[in-house]
Amino acid sequence: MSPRPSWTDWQPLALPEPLAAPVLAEVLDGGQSFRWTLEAEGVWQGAWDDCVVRLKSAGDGSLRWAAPQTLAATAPSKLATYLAASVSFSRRADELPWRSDAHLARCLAAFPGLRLLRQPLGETLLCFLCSATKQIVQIRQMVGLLARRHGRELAPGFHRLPTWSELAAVSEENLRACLLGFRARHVAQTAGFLAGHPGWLEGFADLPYADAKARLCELPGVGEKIADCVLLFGAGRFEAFPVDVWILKAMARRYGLEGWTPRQVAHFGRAHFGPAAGLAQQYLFAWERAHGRD
DNA sequence: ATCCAGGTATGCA
DNA sequence: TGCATACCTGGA
Repeated sequence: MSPRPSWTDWQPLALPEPLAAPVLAEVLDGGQSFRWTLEAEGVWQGAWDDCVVRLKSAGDGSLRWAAPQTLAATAPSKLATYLAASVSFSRRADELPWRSDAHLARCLAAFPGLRLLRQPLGETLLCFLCSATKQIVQIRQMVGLLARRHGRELAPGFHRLPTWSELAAVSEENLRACLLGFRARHVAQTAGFLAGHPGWLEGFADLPYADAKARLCELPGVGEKIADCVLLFGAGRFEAFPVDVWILKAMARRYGLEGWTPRQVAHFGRAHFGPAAGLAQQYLFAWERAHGRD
């Protein structure tokens, strides 16, 4: 098969709080990203931006990373950004209303140190455009094909996701060949729009949440849920509260919101959980993934 | 075989 | 504003 890169030794990675192996798994493979695979027991391998790394949690909750030798130089700073290493998520979690919300309290206790990733905005947009009415396994397959067929090779056998300017050069037919189905049209149209509006994706930093979200919703195939995912996982906007069918069911069940629309639930979530509502959403999601049938 | 999947856009009351 | 329906397609 493809030649294997030569990997660095394991290096320490500093985070503000420990991250035990099961919680690391939830962070990397719990629906925020679709680009991580379990390489060996407790060893995750993933790619984003121009990075390829392996990650594992040591017994004490400290993290170790390794990278292909050729990519090792930039890995520490890229990892720090990706894992939002400057953010203390335990502190943000403590700001949530767990003292008066028993369900939230048990979610926090079940996944100590749960983090929100800070992924590249463009990649996040692409991945969540592919996510509409698909299961995680299938989304991983789609973006894996997009990377392999249309993304630059970073190291032997490892490809990055195509940039939007690269995607603009890919036909809708070839996107469909990556199993995107009707999402191929959304990706093609968004690529065309972005090609005609240079810098459009970079103009979000200073916009208020509602404006940034409205702006994202101008893109073909982007509605409220996808916009919230892009803002939360790709822009560090923790007030975003994505409501998918699972969160809709979870909120109905745990908070008595039967019959509420996604938009109503999103509004409730932002009001009830506050400025870190998106972190609460991730905890609720993790809980349902683990205890959904209870 | 038939139905559904981590949504969105569109067309009608 | 609110609700139903189409949109692709692999897998249960």
